[in-house]
Amino acid sequence: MCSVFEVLDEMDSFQGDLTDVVRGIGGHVLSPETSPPTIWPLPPPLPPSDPHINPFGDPFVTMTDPLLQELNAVTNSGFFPNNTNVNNGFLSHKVFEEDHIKSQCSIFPRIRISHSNIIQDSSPCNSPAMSARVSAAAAAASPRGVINVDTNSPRNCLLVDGNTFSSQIQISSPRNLGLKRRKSQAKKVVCIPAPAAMNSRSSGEVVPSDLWAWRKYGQKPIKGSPFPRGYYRCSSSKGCSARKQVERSRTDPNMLVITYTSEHNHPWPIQRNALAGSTRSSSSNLTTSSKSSTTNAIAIASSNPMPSSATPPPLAASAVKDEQREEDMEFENVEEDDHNQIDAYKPELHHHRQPEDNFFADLEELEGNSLSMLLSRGCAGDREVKTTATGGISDFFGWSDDNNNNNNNDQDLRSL
DNA sequence: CGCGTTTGACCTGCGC
DNA sequence: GCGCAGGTCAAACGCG
Repeated sequence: MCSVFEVLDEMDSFQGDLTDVVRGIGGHVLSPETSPPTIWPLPPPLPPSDPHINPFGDPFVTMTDPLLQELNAVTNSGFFPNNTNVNNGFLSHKVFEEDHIKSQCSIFPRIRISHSNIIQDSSPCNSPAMSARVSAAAAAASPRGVINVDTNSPRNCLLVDGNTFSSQIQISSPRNLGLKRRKSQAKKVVCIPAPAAMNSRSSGEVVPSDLWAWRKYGQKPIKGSPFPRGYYRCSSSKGCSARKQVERSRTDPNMLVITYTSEHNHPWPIQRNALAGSTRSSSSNLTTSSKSSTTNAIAIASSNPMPSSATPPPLAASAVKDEQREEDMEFENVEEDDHNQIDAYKPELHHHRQPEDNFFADLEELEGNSLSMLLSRGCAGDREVKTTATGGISDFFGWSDDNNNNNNNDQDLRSL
């Protein structure tokens, strides 16, 4: 399976980022250059609509995560007995998140939360749904603002105010932020399970859909990888510089690595099909042949960088990573801004919903369904889990793995 | 006709 | 400076 490290390794732009990763121990997050260990509590929630929260459009900084809350409820209610294997290996989500290096969040100069998806592990830590969702929201989910790493746990479970997650908190030193990158560009990396081959393009590549319309402008074979990398740019709005790269993980072909670069200069498309005809195949047959990268499918809650005016939908993708411009990694500035950034990084909880986005309210509803999907399909060795949720994870990404899901999928679309 | 993908050529950053 | 590899461009073509 695709690990954080593997993903990072695949991304040239991240090289060297993990050289000084350490793990938090005993409730402390360790910085390799700080001894004794530095305690880095999560900052309190940000006030809503702060334009400085999210200059790179990181959807996760301000994201409300209803699914996580549901997960918390699920775990707290003992939904998964300790001996219940809810991991069938399908939902192998790896999540990692990286703070904005300088501009806003240097209180956590580099933080990644990864989740090991350990098949056959019965620990609730390894609920796939948990793995899927806890990452970006883990910090935000802690009302007390503290993430503890329980090193007594066999899995180094992450404790977020009593909820246990199979996680690793990995902090890389800001001292090594000046590592060379191919491009000095903000990036987000999403690692998601690849859809079934039946939905693949003729080229064999499969591209999950999100709310944005993407137009492919190139494809290149990547050295060392049997899979080509597709290059997409946003076609939702002319002049939008947002791009994404889609490739299969060379180490785990079942995983897709999507790298988002640059940012959208326009709001989220209100209508999914705002650009009519942007995707022929999907418009003609959304459910049976999701060949397209664009427009029609259910949002995966793209992690695209986006303008602060735009509110991201909730995240369904499984792994996210931010990258910041290398020139932003100058330490004087970082330290100078630290106290401001403490205030800047205030994960936002449910109390804030952008009123203009009824659309996202719908998406949250969808996310609720997605939880059920995760539980019923991804976790489904457990057949006791009944659900009326629509479709499965493939549908959620705009893929369809069987016709039975098609109607439900269409239903979701209509509801949007 | 408008939008998409495909694909070879070209450009550019990076390592040696 | 050179070569390699990744990223982008743009012409050609397909589809509805």
